[in-house]
Amino acid sequence: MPMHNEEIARVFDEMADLLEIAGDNPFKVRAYRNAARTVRNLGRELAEMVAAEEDLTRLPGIGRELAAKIRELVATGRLRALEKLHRQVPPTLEELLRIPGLGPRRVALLWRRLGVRDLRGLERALAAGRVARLRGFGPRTVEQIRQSLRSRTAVERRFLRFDAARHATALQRWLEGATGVKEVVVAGSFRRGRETVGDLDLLAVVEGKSEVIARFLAFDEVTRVVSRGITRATVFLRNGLQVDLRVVSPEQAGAALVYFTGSRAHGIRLRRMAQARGLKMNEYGVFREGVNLAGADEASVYATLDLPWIPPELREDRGEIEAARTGRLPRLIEPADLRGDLHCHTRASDGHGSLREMAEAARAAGLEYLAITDHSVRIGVVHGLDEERLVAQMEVIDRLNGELEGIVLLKGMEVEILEDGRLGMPDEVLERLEVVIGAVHSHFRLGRRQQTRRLLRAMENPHLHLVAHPSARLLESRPPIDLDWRAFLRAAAENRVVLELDAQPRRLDLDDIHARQALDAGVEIAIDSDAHTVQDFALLEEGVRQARRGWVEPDRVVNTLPLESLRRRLRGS
DNA sequence: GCCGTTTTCGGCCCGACTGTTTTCAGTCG
Repeated sequence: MPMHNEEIARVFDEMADLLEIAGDNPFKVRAYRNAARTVRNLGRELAEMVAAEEDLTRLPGIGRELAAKIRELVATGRLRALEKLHRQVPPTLEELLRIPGLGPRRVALLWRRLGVRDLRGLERALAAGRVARLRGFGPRTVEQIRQSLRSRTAVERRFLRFDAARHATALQRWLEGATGVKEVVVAGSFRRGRETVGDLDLLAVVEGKSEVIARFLAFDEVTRVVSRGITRATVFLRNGLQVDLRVVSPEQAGAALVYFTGSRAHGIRLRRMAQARGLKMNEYGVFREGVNLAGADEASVYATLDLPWIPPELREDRGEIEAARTGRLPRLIEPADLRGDLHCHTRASDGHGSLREMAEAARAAGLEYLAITDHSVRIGVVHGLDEERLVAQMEVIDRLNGELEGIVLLKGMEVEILEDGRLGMPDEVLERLEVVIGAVHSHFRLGRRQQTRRLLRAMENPHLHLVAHPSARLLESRPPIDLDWRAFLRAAAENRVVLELDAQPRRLDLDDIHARQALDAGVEIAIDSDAHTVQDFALLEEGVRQARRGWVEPDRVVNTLPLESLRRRLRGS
């Protein structure tokens, strides 16, 4: 069982946590965390790089020692240094760090002085009143720990960006009603367009005095105030979403926006660059010997480092700073670049609109063409179309195309990719369609070899144009299928199969990293709504955002093509 | 443990808020 990057990153994070509790050199701890981040963001599998005997020390934050540890992990699946650490520090202490208010110093104290090793031990120590007697544990801290244990806020929870957006908008509107507020911006991972967010970071740009913090605390969804200050406050909303508000003045707004948009790794890189130039960069501006050089807008902040403005979706320290420095930032795709949508459903299968309703909604959304791709009849999908119903639908589409203006419907189908890689519809039928999408809706848990073989075989079918939502994951509920992505992408490129980026908020599949890998492998992408209702075409924007995170440029997206070019492209494959 | 347009040694991003202190450590983002 080969070791994946995520597991290696987790090992490094665990090393960092335990070293920190053990009181080891804080910079060594940071080195492990940096390495974990590098590994997580890496576009390629370390196991493959090790197999190819590539020089791992060329990766940022990976030196001789950590390169050796990566090789050890890949080769043996174990890390002796971690096992040795486990003999000194109980590994279960890691779970205590997840509790808000407990950091490495306090966890170390609980462990060394009270023998607390895990959550249960902590509960017992609390009940016995032993925690309150420790130095540094006052009544407020003890109460906070008790509450965290009770409400299980210790468990990290992420929210779909799409769901958080509703709260973000409501809060923005509410805060903009406070005196002196010029603008309220949502920063953080939300602004970077991540598919899920852990919290919301709001930035209020305020002129003069303002009651914006008080108004924030009075928002009617607020159930708990964690902290409140002059420039900053943190609350929890009823649904468990944490929201941070920062108050900044207009001349600081750009610096604050850079700072609070992150990512952390991106910000650290910027501040290090600033430092190397004798500058100091923080959320208030960029300074040389106390003199403010920039800060009112983001572009001025980047300019002090001789960098162009970098789109938020790229700010993950995945090469965007190097690209900016050398003038190689991508021209990222925008919603207006999309001319059509190649994936939607009607009442004929599991959708909710008629053919005409879907067509008119797509036209209203600014699209020029729309492929109708109802499900084929097979396992797992309700109301799939059989051959007969499909042929009937094709006739209706022909007739509708004669009546509709400003939108063209394409005849298509979302066909099941069966367990063995065959498609769930005979070739004679598929060859009459303009858009054939293959999709996995069953047998999600096949082993990597079998799953990869299944998709490779499906892509060898000459009638297949696209593979829909390739990983088949559902965010926060179903893990991605186990796939050899390298082989999968190579086969997609060879067979000229387009990979879909499905814009449904729960899917967003391809994800950002795989979208970028697909481009690198020479594979084209389609950004589709997978609409099931007339409202769903608005979701294309979510798909575009994810594509931007994957560095996708419009000329690599087939549904930016004019209709006739698209038809030629699909016939040619 | 990493890293180097000044460095192979001596640095390592930066500030707010809280609680427990009596001048600041710990935590968080």
